[in-house]
Amino acid sequence: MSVAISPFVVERLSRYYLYLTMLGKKNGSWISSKELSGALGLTSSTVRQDISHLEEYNGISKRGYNREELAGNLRSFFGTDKPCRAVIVGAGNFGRALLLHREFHGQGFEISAIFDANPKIVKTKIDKFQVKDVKELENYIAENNIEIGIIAVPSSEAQEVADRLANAHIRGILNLTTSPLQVVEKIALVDSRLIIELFKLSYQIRLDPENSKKCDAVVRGGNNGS
Amino acid sequence: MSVAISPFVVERLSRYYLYLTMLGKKNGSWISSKELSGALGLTSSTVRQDISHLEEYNGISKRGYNREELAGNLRSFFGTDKPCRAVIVGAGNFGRALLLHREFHGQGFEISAIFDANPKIVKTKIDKFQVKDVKELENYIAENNIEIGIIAVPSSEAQEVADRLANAHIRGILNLTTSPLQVVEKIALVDSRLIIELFKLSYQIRLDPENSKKCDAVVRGGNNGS
DNA sequence: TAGATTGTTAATCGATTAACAATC
DNA sequence: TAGATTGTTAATCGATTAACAATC
Repeated sequence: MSVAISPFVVERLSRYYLYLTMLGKKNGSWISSKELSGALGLTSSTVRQDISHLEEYNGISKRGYNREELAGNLRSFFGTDKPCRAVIVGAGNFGRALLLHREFHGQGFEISAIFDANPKIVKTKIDKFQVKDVKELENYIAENNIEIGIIAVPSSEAQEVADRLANAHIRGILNLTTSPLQVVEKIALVDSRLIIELFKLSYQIRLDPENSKKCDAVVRGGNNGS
Repeated sequence: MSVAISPFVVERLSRYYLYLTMLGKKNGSWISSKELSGALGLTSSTVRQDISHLEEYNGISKRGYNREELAGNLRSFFGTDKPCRAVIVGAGNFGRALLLHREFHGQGFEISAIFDANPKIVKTKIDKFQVKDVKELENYIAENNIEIGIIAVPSSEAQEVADRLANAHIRGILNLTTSPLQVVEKIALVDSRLIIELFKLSYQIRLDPENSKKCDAVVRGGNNGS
């Protein structure tokens, strides 16, 4: 336990988990490191070594890993076997979209409230949620045992919201704005960076002349587009 | 030109660019590698080496980099000095949110249409856009010189949409679904992975006991939460 | 001028991969 | 049994950092 695992490994473990989720119950109940690596564009060696970072793992020669068991071990690893409560700050387009997105809930993330600063938006309803005033943020977090704050306000207000979340002793922040945030070390922080993915795409597209020479019909696993 | 640059470097270069954008015209017109690295939680060495990958760069001893010039060089590097046309497939919550999000447009990405398969949604209006039938996708891409396709449909339909985009010779795909995609090598692919960021957060939060021992008030730059 | 900061080379660090004994 | 696949060690590869001469 707790020799910090590299973020690269954590990211790939998430992908394995999502892939297993997607497979559902189709096509048998076992999966080998070779199948997983093939589907995700990795080497089987990487897959086996990543999985060996889990506290429990239990591959079987000639069969591979039991899919349900592996999925369960991954859930414990991420802590998503127990529900994790989150709030969204910012009821603009992104905030609303996240709130209405059912998939997060299915993966153990409970969005329990949405906040906004705009008096015209506060108290309006989105689905079954009533938008709360951001003034209530600190109290709400303390009283409802909220672990994660999702920042979906305009970039210019992101740091201020981060500071408020920090004061309220939030444990983790998901930053959806393009603004880089400063937070105390003990708060976990990840950035979502849609615009960064677009920059990467734009760069890769311009590189293409090289690539298209190489090959036309080779299929690549759905990874982060290396 | 075109010794492929590592995705790590490309990602950091995006961050530099966004940071410069955020600074705007405040606080002088020069920035040193030390300032940039401090703001983003990196070493100045990394910053200088990353910048040296640009075709043009022009740091000056004792002053650093001219902010406007550096931003311009980064734009040429990413190709976002010329507008890049994109379409969104899927007019659900995420698709709509992206369409309405002004920031992408400001960065050179023109969303020129949104598509959906649901006859109840097709032809409805979102802002000034009329949702188009996904049947028109291939024609539209060919006729309007679309370079990027953004997939915002339910995960189960993601691969099918990717295949159609590929047939229409799209150059790049941004995948917003949790489904890993298979595409021919010459199409650039990046995944957005909001749910993966949530898994990372959840993992980090559970690690916290260790971290909180270490330090309480150390401020960290807003990077990807290593 | 003296000192700060670049650009770049070489060293270090860590992530990925190869290899293989164990085992089902 | 023979062959496939794991778990793990050691080798390789590549990303990051340190160091420093050049220079403004």
